[in-house]
Amino acid sequence: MASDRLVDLAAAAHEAHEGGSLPVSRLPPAYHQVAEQLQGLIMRGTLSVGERLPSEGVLATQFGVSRSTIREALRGLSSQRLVHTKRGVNGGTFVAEPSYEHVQAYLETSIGLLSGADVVSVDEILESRELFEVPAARLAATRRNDDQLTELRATLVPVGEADLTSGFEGHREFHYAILKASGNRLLEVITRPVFSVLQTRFMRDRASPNLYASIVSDHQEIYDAIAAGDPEASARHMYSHLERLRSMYERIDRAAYPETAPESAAAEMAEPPRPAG
Amino acid sequence: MASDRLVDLAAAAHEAHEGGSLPVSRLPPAYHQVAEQLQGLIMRGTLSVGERLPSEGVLATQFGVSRSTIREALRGLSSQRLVHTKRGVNGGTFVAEPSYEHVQAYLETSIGLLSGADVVSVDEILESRELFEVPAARLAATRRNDDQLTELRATLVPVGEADLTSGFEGHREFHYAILKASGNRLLEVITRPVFSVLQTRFMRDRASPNLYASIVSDHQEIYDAIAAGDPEASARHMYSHLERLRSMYERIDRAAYPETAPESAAAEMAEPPRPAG
DNA sequence: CGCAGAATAAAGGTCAGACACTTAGGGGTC
DNA sequence: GACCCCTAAGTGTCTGACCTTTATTCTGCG
Repeated sequence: MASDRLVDLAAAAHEAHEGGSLPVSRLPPAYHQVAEQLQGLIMRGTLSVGERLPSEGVLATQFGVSRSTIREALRGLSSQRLVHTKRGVNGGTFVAEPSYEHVQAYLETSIGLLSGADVVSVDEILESRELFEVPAARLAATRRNDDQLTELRATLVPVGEADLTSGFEGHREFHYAILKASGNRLLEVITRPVFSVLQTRFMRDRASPNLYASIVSDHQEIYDAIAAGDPEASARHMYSHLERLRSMYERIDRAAYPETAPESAAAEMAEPPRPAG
Repeated sequence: MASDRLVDLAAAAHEAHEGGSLPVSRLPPAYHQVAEQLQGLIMRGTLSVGERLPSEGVLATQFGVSRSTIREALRGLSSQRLVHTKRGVNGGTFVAEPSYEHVQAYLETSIGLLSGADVVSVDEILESRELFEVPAARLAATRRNDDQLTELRATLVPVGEADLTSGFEGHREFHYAILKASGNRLLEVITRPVFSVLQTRFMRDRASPNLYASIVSDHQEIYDAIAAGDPEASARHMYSHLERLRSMYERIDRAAYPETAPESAAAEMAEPPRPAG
């Protein structure tokens, strides 16, 4: 079958790698080497999406290591979502198809950690969010189709009904719907985690119901502009919405971490949408 | 010492998790459960950066599983860069400090895979790049310090000296330097992989030397605007530079994959920098 | 003849125990 | 005091066994 061409993955990974066999010492662990070689085969397309790798036992003999070593390598790859495994007959390890949710999930934890360790500041995250979401709104105004518009409308919580839960979720779904309607999946996949990190850092539990009332009316304005197909109005309203949120986040942040002086020259530079006309 | 508070990580991970012990079946593998629990402890900050986890043997008894299972869990965490491992006396597994390069590397491989599998289109990547780099240039114009300006100038390859190698590297370093000068590390960490994916997909080997000549003169214009501290001119020149590159990428792409009809309405919608004034 | 249920087997999941390798630090020799 | 060896803690690797899961195959009954 198709997999005959690859009876020996270890051999396939080794092409053009000869040379004196003096082991220079300080080699990385075997599981790491195996993982790297397999990752190379996947990235180079030698192993294609959905293809099944040889069983662990076979890989072990091919690479000349024990099955435990192979398994450790495979665990690494599978937690990077490069492969996934199935048990039972016809089970095995398969090259995973790259999916988008995975990237999002990883980005969310990473940005969360970077922010938690103050490798990136809240100012930078807030600024990035504006950088991403304002253009997204502009794109959505001209690209959204009717379904997306309906979806967007569905996230608008009627003023007065906005309690903490529905406000929180509505806010999230509204922004996600705009990203989706922007028609750029890469922008979407990158921006969602940025939004999400801010939400979990600030909103859940710390927001007040009347805050959501003001958010809801902002959303309504943005929605109207997108429904009207007016890119500049959409961008402008999204911009002021985000600016309002930004100052609110900063207030919350100062209250929670009063010691760290925010170097907030950042606020000035965000892209104000160019005047329509 | 400080780690006495956490003699038993398994216990720490289990708080508020009681209930009838009827095993409802279909549990995920043990290594996965262990990995999730440890990841939770790290994300929640119960285990702080740099802290050392108990040795594999101790973890095994704490979680009530074998050492191999613990090791497989740890391999997963370490390939997500949540922990890293040191051999020898005083070795062990430590909570890794979130680093930036890791996120970049992961994003680069992920976006590369997503693009290779056509989950995101080249159009979307090109558009995202403009969405990110045009604001970056605008920010750089007002935020760059003198060192960054010097660094930026160093990447300008004199016209005439631009061969394939120096052109390729100069191009990359120029754009990276602008991202750095933008002063937003999150924007930088996200945009670098986007740039990098495009570079490896199109440039290396496929570009011509006289292409780099035109790139170099674009760079010069952008540099001058940033040196002059003019944000709108910087954005405008970056925009036209990227537009030029975009049409070139699209030409290469059509030549390489003539079958796939590019739905290139995308080009219209990218943010043209607002007119200065 | 057909379908339900049992047996099969291939593959991953887990375990126990052993030994090798790495490396910081202690201790001994000159 | 400088150098080297030794020690010990911990990770890295191996072996080989057994368990669990699950698609398929076989069996037997209606």
